[in-house]
Amino acid sequence: MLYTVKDVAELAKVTIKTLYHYQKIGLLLPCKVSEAGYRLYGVAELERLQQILFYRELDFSLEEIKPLLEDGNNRGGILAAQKELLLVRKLRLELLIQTIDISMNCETKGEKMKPTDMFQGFQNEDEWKSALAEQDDYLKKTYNYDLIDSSPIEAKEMNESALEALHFMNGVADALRTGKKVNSAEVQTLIQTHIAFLNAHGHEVNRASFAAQTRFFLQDDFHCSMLESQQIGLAYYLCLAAESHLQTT
Amino acid sequence: MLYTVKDVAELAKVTIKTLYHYQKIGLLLPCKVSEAGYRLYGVAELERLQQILFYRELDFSLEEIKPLLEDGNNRGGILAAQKELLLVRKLRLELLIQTIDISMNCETKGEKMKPTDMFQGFQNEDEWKSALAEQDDYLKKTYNYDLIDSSPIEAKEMNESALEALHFMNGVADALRTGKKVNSAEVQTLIQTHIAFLNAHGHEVNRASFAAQTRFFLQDDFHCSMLESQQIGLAYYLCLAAESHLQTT
DNA sequence: GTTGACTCCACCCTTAGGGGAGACTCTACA
DNA sequence: TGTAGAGTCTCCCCTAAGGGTGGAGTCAAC
Repeated sequence: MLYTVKDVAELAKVTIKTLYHYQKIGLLLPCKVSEAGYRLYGVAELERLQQILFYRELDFSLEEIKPLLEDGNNRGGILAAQKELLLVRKLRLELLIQTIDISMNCETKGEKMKPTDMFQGFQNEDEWKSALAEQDDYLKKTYNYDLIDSSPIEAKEMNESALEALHFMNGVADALRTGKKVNSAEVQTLIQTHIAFLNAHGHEVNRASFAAQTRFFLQDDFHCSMLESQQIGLAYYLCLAAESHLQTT
Repeated sequence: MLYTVKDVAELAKVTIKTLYHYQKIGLLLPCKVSEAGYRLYGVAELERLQQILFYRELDFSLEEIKPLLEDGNNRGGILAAQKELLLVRKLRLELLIQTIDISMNCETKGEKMKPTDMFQGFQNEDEWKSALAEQDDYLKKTYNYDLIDSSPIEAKEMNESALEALHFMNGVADALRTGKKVNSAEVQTLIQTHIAFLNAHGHEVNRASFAAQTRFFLQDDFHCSMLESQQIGLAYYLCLAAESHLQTT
C-alpha cells in the first residue's frame, strides 16, 4: 500500500509543505517516486513520520531528530523513550496547572505571590526533571505534602515518600481513567499498600482515618484542586475508593 | 521592589534576549528605565510576563498574546482561560501517550497498526476539542436512552426527558470539570431541579432514592461506563453530589 | 582607579516551515 | 479525444522568535 502526499498529509495532520521540507533536509524520504516525479510513501515511512512527529511534539529540532532515528530496527526502544519524555512533559504541565491554581488563589485573596513561585514549571524539562528529585515544590503536587509537613522528616525520606505518593496517585488516576471500579482488586490493593507504606514511615493511618482524610479533601480547596488538576474526578474517585476500602474490613 | 533584567531572566527562566525582544515588539515594557538606560521591572511586569509565558507555552504567537493581555484588570479571567487550555493540552498529551502504548503493543506483537490510529493526538487542540465534543454528544444521547428505557414513554415525552437529562448531565459534568464542589449551590440546584423534573414526569424519586440510584451506578458496568465515557470521574462525582444533596435535608 | 560583572544596542543568522507562481500530471466526464 | 478540475512539482521569497557576536557604556567592590 502506497500513499500520496495528500494521503499522508491527511493521515498525519501535517501539510504537504512539511513533507517536502522533510524530504529536502533528508529526514523523511519517499519510498518511491513515480516517473512523473510524484512522491509515494509506504508503511515504513508512516512509522518514521510518526516518530518524527512525537519528537517534534517534544520540541526536538529536526536536526536532533535525524540521528535519533538512524538506529533502524529499534522502533520499540524509541517509542519507549518518547513515552518517557511525554510523561515528564505531562508532569511539567501539571506543575504549570498548579502554578495557575496558586496564582488564581492569590489573585482572589489579593495576596502577593512569591516571585519564584510564579514561574514554577517553565524550566526545560531536563533541568526540571533533575530538580524534581530534590525540590519539595514538587511535593505539593501530591496530597502527601500535607501529610508530611505536619511531622517533619529528613530530606531523603521525604523523597521516598514523594515517590510513593506519586506512584499511588498515578495508579489511582490510571484506574479511574481505565474504568476500574472503586472496589476492584487493583484499586483496593493500591490503597492497602499505600496505607501500609504510610504507617511504616511514621504516619499513623488506618482505613477509617484514611477514608475521613480523603473525604475532607473534597471540601478543601487546596487538596481538591490539586487532585482534580492531576485528573478530573480523582478527588471523588479516591474518596469513594477509600470508603469502599473501609467497608471491606 | 524592582528587578533588573538579570533578576527577571533568572526568576522566569527566560533569556535577557527574550526580554529585550518583548520590549522591542511592545509586549512587555520595563516599568522604569534608569538614567544609564538600564531596564527595571516591577511586580506588575512579572505578572504580565507570567501570563505571556503561559500563552507561549500553549503555542500562541506573541502577536496573538498582545491583545489578550490588553484587558488590564482581568487577571483572574485570563488565568482561568489559560488553565482551561492547559487542561485540554494535558488531555491531548494523554492521548499521545495512549497512541504510543498502542504502537508499542503492535510493535511487539508484530501486528500492523491502522494508519489513522498511528497519528491520534497530533491534531490542533481546537480541532481536537471539537472532535471530542461530537463524541460527547453521541454519548450523551446513548446515556439518555438508557435512563429512560426502563419505563417506556411515548416519543414526545421521551424527547423532553432526553433533553432534560442531557442538560442535567451536561451541567454536572461541567461542574466537575470546572472544579465546583459537590455541595456548591450550582450542583445542588441542578440536582433539585432534576429530581423535580423526574417527579413531574411520572418517576417517583426523592433525595434518598436518587442518591441510592447514583450509588448503584458505580457498581453497574453499563451505567458506570456510560457516565465515565461522557466525562471521566462523572459517575463518582454524581454519586457524591447526590449524597450531599441528601444530607442538606 | 581598576577589575569583573552587568547592560545597552545593532547587525546578521537560524529554524521550520508558509505563500504563491508557473508548469506539469492525473482522473473523470462528455 | 478533449478538457476541466484537482493534485503535484520545484523555486523563490518571507516570517517568527529569538541566538550570537561585538563594541561601548555602567556598576559595585576592593
